[in-house]
Amino acid sequence: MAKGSGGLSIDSDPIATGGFFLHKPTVLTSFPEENINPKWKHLAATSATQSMDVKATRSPPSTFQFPVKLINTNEHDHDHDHDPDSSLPSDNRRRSTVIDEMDFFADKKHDVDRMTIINNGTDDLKDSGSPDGLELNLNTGLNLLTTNTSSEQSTVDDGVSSNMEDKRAKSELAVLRAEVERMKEENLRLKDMLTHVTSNYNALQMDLITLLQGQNSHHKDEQHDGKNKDDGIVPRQFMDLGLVAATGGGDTEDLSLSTSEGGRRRDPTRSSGNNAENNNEDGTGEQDKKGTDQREESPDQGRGSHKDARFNSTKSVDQTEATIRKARVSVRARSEDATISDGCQWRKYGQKMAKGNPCPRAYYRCTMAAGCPVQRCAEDRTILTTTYEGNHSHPLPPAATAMASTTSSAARMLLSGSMSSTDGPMNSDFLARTILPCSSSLATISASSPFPTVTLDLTQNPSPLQLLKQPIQFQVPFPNPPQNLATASAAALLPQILGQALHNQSKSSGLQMSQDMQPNRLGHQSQSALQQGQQNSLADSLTTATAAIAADPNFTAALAAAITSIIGGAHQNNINSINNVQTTTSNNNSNGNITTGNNNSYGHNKITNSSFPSD
DNA sequence: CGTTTTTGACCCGCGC
DNA sequence: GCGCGGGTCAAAAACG
Repeated sequence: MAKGSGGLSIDSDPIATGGFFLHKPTVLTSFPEENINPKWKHLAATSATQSMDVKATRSPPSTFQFPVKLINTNEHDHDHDHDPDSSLPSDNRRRSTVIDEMDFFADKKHDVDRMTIINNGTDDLKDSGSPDGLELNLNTGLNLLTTNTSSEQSTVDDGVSSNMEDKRAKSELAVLRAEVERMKEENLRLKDMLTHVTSNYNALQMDLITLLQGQNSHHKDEQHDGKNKDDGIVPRQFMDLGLVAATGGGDTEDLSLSTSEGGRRRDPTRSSGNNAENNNEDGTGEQDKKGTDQREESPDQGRGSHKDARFNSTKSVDQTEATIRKARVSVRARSEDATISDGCQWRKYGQKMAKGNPCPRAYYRCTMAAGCPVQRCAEDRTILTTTYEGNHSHPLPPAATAMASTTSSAARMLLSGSMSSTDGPMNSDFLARTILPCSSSLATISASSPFPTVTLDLTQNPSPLQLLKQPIQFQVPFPNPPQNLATASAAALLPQILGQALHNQSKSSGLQMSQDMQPNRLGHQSQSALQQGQQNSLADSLTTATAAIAADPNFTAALAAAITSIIGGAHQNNINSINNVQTTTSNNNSNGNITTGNNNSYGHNKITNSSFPSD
């Protein structure tokens, strides 16, 4: 009888809270904004120093550092210039000003001046600048200098200064130009170097992936055997989020719709019975199952069947759609509450005893919007497993944004991985290890299950060593000391990181979601789909994702928000491997706090996903 | 009084 | 074809 309110409220666990509270304020406040602004904008907005740091972090290892250095040099020069002559100063100031604009990050600003400069100057460079953000940055900076220089010259000429000054200025300009040219050339070289490094990096990653796959195949075995039909380069496909999105639907709406469909009702897939309202007509053979109700408003009956969607379809699109419908994101966290406080309003519409599990499974539906397809089923008392399906079809409150973002991102990740590669397992591990190398155990992807599912296990604590392995990624973003991230919090963060990374990736790809928390945060997917389709190289994706994780301030905020919401009721506890879920549960049973309060008696260990041995 | 939760029944798909 | 299990509906009850 305790109403669902419990889910909404954030309960702080004494233990967990300790660390998180510090973050809370910041997180909650900042997160929304963060989301709103595109990643690039952030960079631009941030001070030069920050941006530099960020950038350095973002980019792959050695490559990115170059640009930064260049900038620094320039800045120093400027400072010096100021001191000197009175006459020069004005010019210099201009230069310095200009130079400041040169800041690589500036290009993200959409600065009008820059735009103008760019147009004048070096279309070539710009054009040459591949989609790759880094390259663009580099080029831009150079361009600005060049352009500015010329502009300054004209300005000087116009000026009333004496001949001496004029000459001096000209000579200086000439010097500067020469320097600019030199830098330009250097920039090009660096660019080439970057390209090489990137290519090498990608190649290595491919190799790594291949190796991982081999390992994975051994471990997880071949749950997925059947799926491998399409083969292609797994890694590559995997990375291609765009592909997934693209397939999902060209339009934003479409994506959301399709997604929702999938998620929609119970299982997206099922549908058979229902209306065929939408009819997917078409196409894709499997669609039938999917019930595409694009509007998911009616809860209807779709009941479901899972299996249909087998990924064999030859068409990538088909696969994608099918997968999308089925995709699920499970979040496991220790919580005394019956539900996780993720900022959304959930209404319980059903409960059922799961086979083999002593505890009932509860079904919730998002009540924030009539048609919201997102649903979750909570299980377990101590370990609360929340499975999200579909995307919200309405604006989300800030508090809910983090989780939604995470889940949607994770879902996309999953989809992109399972779909493209066709080989679920590989991707799963790949993601877990590549994206979350430090916590492979924290993120589990189950392609074998009827529904591809990404399980984010917040109940686990990554080993310190693991965390240390990627200090950059985690530490950099956080304003607060990494210490806070330790243990439980770290565990909580990982999932978010995973999701956010993907999320950012999509952004970087060019899309920017409605950051405003707009109605469909998720809706952005569709947009991203469109644009993403254009981009995407494995390398880019990986690099971007990795960099984004570390660099994007928003990410930090998002993590904090997510943690706050997630951990509100979470308990810290022992390290449990996913496999141990049941064991953990049993232990937890003693707690039983939740049970008493709620008739729901949620509880139990069983996880819907195949990954977890149910019983 | 309105909203939410509870709970039994029903629907549907899948496996045998 | 039957049984099982997952998922949902909807009336009744409980809660604020």
